[in-house]
Amino acid sequence: MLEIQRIRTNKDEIIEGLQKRHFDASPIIDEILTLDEQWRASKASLESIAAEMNQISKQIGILFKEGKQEEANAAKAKTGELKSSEADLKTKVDELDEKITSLMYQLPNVPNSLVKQGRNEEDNEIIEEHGKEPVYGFTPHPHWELADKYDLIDFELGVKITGAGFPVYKGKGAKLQRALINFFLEEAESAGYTEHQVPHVVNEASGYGTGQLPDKEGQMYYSESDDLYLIPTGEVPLTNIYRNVLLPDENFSIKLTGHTPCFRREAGSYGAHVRGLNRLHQFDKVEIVRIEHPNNSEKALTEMVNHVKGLLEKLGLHYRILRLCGGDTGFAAAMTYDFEVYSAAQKKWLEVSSVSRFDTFQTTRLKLRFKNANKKSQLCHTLNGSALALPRIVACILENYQTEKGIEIPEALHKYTGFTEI
RNA sequence: GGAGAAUUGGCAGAGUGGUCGAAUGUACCGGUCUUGAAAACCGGCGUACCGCAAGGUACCGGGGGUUCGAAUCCCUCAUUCUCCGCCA
Repeated sequence: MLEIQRIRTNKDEIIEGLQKRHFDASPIIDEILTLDEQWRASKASLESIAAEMNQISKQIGILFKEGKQEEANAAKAKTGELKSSEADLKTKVDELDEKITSLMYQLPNVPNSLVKQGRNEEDNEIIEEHGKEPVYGFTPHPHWELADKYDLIDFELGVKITGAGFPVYKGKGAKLQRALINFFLEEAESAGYTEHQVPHVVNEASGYGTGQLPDKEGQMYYSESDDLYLIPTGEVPLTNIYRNVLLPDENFSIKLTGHTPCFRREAGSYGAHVRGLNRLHQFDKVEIVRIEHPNNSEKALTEMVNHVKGLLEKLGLHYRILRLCGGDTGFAAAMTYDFEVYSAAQKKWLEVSSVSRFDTFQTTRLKLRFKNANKKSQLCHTLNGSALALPRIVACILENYQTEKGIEIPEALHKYTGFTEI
């Protein structure tokens, strides 16, 4: 959520920034400002009436204490009118509040100055490309064929137990995945991130805190009888650890990591592009999250990008980095770098990580602040990224490391898998 | 799941209808004293919103209600503790 203060003072900058998303903010912002003005006026009168009521009540108290019953009762009689206009104003203020908030929820984050204007993924900028496309002396198989051939993943079983999009990993397939999780967690740990094991189900307040609600309500699995949501990413519980927190000073740099399953309804996406591991309802991910001083978030983003690069290099995968254009950048993010790995077998790029800075967009909702040098509360910045999402990495390893006889395991994983080939 | 008790400022803890944003202790910050420290003493010490300011308003687990007036009474939800039940 943007800060109302910022909307009041930097309206034009926000409208201009949001044009990079092809989002026309001016009608919403104008409405917010009109309502905000009414809100302030109503609030001022409400408070002056409240002040008057408080005065009278205090007087009545004194009169009763002095035994002046009649005067007290007379004073009581006077309050009726004040009370009803207080109630009316209160209703009005609450209504305005609600309207303003719901409009504020509709405004996405303002893109960073580096972000280019654009509508969709076609306008994303390719920033870097590393590694080489693997060369095969044969026609490479897509991972779902390999998974079947070597008995690594059973999609049918998942359908039987749950439904489409919930695969069962078996034998070396399961072990490969577990090895990757350990590899990612240990890499994160050596980069200074503290490992956390967090709930996989969150309450409504947490969903609002990181911005999944109300924007992506339909994307999350929801248990109505408990009013709880299955997490769509570890970002939600990890970041919400710091909801309603006031850090005591400005010397902080909080780095969290955790492995969680992620649950996504992915309503409406079917067909060939969701084949195999490409898009699932449940998948595992190691997430990295940072809470930073605003002056440090640019540096933090670079560090996170370098961390993810390091992982992909160690796995020896051919990858590229995109800076998303305005239209493709997520609702809450100010800037996002996507990492894609090339699948030669499928002849397409698969997104395996997304690293974003949110500036104060999440922390306004989270109420996550620190005391700055002037002893004033100031909003922190948050960032997060996948490091890494498992299934597509598994898919790419299977595809890119396939030989005619089997699948080689990247060397970095040997100590975690306990085997060197499948 | 059932019964009971509780939830107050960083922590501890008083307050059961009126001048309570809240005693007191402790922690913390500043000062006096001291060669330095401790002790003692003095002062300060929550958050948010509106306002140029003076100031005002709100907040005693969350939400709602009663009342001229609520930390205090009522309803409801959450959490914690104790006992019972169930259980990996």
